[in-house]
Amino acid sequence: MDYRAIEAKWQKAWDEARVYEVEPNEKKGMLVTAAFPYVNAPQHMGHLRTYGTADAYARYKRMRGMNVLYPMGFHATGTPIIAFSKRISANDQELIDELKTFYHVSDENISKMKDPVFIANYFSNEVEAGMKLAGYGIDWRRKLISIEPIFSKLIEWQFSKLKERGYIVQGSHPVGWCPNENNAVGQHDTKHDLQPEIDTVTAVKFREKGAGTVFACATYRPETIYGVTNIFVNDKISYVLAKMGGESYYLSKDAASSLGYQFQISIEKEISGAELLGKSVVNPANGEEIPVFPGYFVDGTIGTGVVMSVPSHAPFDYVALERLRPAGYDITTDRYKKLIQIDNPSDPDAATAKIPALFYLQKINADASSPDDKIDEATKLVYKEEAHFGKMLVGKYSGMPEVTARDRIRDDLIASRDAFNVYTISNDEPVFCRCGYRIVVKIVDNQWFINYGDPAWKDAARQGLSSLEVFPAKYKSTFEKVIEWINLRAAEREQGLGTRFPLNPGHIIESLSDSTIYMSYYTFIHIIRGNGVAAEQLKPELFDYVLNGNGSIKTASKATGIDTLVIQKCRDSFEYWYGFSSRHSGPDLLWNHLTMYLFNHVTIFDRKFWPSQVIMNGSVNYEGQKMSKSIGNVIPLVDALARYGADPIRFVSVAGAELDTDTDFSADSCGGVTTRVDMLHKYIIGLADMKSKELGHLDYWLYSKLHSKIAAATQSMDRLEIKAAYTEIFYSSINELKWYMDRGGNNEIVVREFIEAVTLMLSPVMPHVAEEFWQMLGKSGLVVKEEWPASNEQMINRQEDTIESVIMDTIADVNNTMALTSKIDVNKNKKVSEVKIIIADDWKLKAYNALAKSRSIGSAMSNDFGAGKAVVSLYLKQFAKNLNGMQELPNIGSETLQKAFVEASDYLSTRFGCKVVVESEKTTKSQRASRALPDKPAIDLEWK
RNA sequence: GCAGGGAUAGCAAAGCCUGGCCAAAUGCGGCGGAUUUAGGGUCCGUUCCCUUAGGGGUUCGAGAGUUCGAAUCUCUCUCCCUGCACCA
Repeated sequence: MDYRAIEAKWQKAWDEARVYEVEPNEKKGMLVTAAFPYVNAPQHMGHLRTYGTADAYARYKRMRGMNVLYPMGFHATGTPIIAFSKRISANDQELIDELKTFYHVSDENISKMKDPVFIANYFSNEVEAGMKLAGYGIDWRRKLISIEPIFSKLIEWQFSKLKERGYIVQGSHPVGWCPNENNAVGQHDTKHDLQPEIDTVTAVKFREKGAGTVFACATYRPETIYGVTNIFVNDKISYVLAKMGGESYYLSKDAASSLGYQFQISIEKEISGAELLGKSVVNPANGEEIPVFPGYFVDGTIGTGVVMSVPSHAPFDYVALERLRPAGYDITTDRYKKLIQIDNPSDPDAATAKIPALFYLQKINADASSPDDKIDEATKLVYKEEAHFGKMLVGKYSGMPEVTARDRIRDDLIASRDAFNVYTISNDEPVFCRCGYRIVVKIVDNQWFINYGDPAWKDAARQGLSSLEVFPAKYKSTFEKVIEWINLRAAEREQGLGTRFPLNPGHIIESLSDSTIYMSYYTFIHIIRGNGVAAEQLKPELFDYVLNGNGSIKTASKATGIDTLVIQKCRDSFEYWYGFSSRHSGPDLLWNHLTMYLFNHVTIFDRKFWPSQVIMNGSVNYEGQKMSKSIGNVIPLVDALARYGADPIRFVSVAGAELDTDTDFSADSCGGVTTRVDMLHKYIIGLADMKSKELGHLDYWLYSKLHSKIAAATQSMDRLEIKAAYTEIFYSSINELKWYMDRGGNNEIVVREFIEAVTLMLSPVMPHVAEEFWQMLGKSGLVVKEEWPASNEQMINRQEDTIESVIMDTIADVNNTMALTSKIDVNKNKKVSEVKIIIADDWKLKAYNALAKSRSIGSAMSNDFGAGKAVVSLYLKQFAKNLNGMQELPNIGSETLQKAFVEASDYLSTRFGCKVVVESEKTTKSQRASRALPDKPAIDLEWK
């Protein structure tokens, strides 16, 4: 099969027939959308999953009688493309090499990529071309890109609606920040793509005895303040005296500069850490006076550069004090206060430990001389155990679980102005911007948010969810959780491509917030373009009318200068398509995009236009591994298409695994598909040598398989169980056809009908191959325009199924028996010369079914089966072990079964390589005849 | 830490909701054989253990329970994965 040739051929045929350019008609409309791709790279195999699944589903629904629209757009807003262009401008060799060798981008185009808009256009064209090569049934007239002016008009309208409803609010919040480039940084802005994690720590104020200058100790565990024996500064680094919020602080020099992004700080003078030693400070919790000691482990770049020492519960503090003891910094261990009681059922010793820090150090065989990572391990262990099992022993919240007390004590300290919160980057390792500077936390003031925490809005979202079909269904509960959890979300950004934020035109609308209702645009954007409407004409009145039915056509027309007929067409189109919409994406987008999509829809649109379905699919692995640049196994889609052919790739990535699991793409899995396509191809060619004739058992069997297959596949497809559907449609069909032919089946009309139905069902996933087959089958139209086959229940014949499976089982039994008996000494040097197959008498079936029904040998025996009581009783006894497991068998008479075996005897004879004789239990002379069961003929082998 | 998902034969994966037709689909891989037989491809058989007539034994992360009967239901434990935001 020359995939490239048939792909080109049928893609051209589809284009010419404009089969995917759809308009409203008398059928029910359905809009299938997939999250539009971000165009900072060409697409790779991984993209295929979502777009391929959406395409297959769209094609399936079309065949099921719906008028389906599958449009596509491109996402280019936000910062990654900007970052990309900066790297090109900076002549980043790594990126340039990747583009050249991997994606085959020309030097000329690379040089143009200093311009971010060029990047967006270049890659959106690439992606579009790839999607066309993959054969997606997309209505390209409706293509949009999120940085074009008419897109912005919709987004501006959307934000005006959110503002009207009071969902746009202002506040301050912390962000990861590069002090060099002066902007917020996310994961893709950092070295090694680390996500800067922001955490809050409590800075507790220990005031210097006499002077009142503050040592602010940053801590995750304010509840341990009752056990502070001293505080630590690093005597090897620089500190400053600084004014902050009306008080004077000693802070490490580094901390003072990074905290400057969170607080107003003015530095008064620089001093060395050593100068701070010997001072004494007051513990705000209990008024105790404690000394300032040198702490070798204090990192000036973390927190405030000052830490409090709780040797009883913090292994680092314990170790530091042990090490300081010889230098004369001596605090006797009887002053170490145990603050938290641990009652860990699996470790009773923890409860009696006097100094938990020491206890856990010893538990992992560490002591004061151990390396830092060992002490770190002990620290984590203490934290974990105390959080799990700890109860407070001292202070106001004595008796309370440690974690609860922690929050109360922190709140109390803050209320009494003895502490304040500090944000910190909490990653295990320092996070650096791509420019090389270390990331700090900045508090951004007057930041605009979308308030997804609004209770009324959340309620509406819950209602939206209740009428939403979620596939796979298990994600519905996740969806509920996310609705609960989602809260304020920044709506604007300083940098990036996109739509200007109306309330602060110097900023850009945050790039996930501008992609929550754009799907509605697909329903009419081609009408706007087709009528030469300019972006400036897209006034709110237009969207009010088209999307909400508010106002009137006249006012909309007057405000925009657009013809009333055009506006009406837009409104009609929107109403037609948006009544049933299906959204495809990955489950990772549940936590942001999909939930924001739901929230925005329920507040902006009328209920009948709320989302109908959300479908989430897993990703694509390559040869068992996650695709990633670092492994170097990301395959550009265009390369893969050329190598394996579009349909095999589509099949593997879309139908190779169930929706919620990752598919594994490999040369082997593709090869498996292509060899089977070739087999089907051969069978179609073979039709020419067949003739139609009267139907026999085997023909009815194949029909039965076909119709139960159609029923099963249809049900699976309706549930988006694509793998299950295509295992039936593709793999099983081929096995059945093969079996049918091997068994001597050659009835043309049966095979033809079978293959026709299979071809139809194959077309959503392998549309090119299906078209080719359809043509070979002598059909004139396009298969994409055909209907999905219907299952005729009357053709599902359990009798024929059972007869055939009895034959299959018998073959396995004979093989097995031959193998076993060949080991018998008497059979050495002999061969099986004849296989006798003995069909059970009719009474055995009746007796079996009577027993299966009554589950009691006694009551079954009360019937007269026309055989001697003793014989019947002996026969039924063999089932006694498993009475409850018995299932009634279909009513197949001995004669019918015998006839089927006789018809099969030529085939059986070639399988076994010897003569095959079929006899009935009544007339045979075989000693083994009594072993015959209704669904298991007796076997008698003759060795010669 | 918080929240969610998972553990099935060499690997991947279905089955679990609705217990019995489950030694457990399917696909890869392995092994043996065939094909005028280098390899590859294709085809046939086999792939938990035992078995001198189609049989038996032990399995579905571990343990306990419910039931005539558990991969499937309940409880406990162990281990793994994902997400935790302003970022596409």
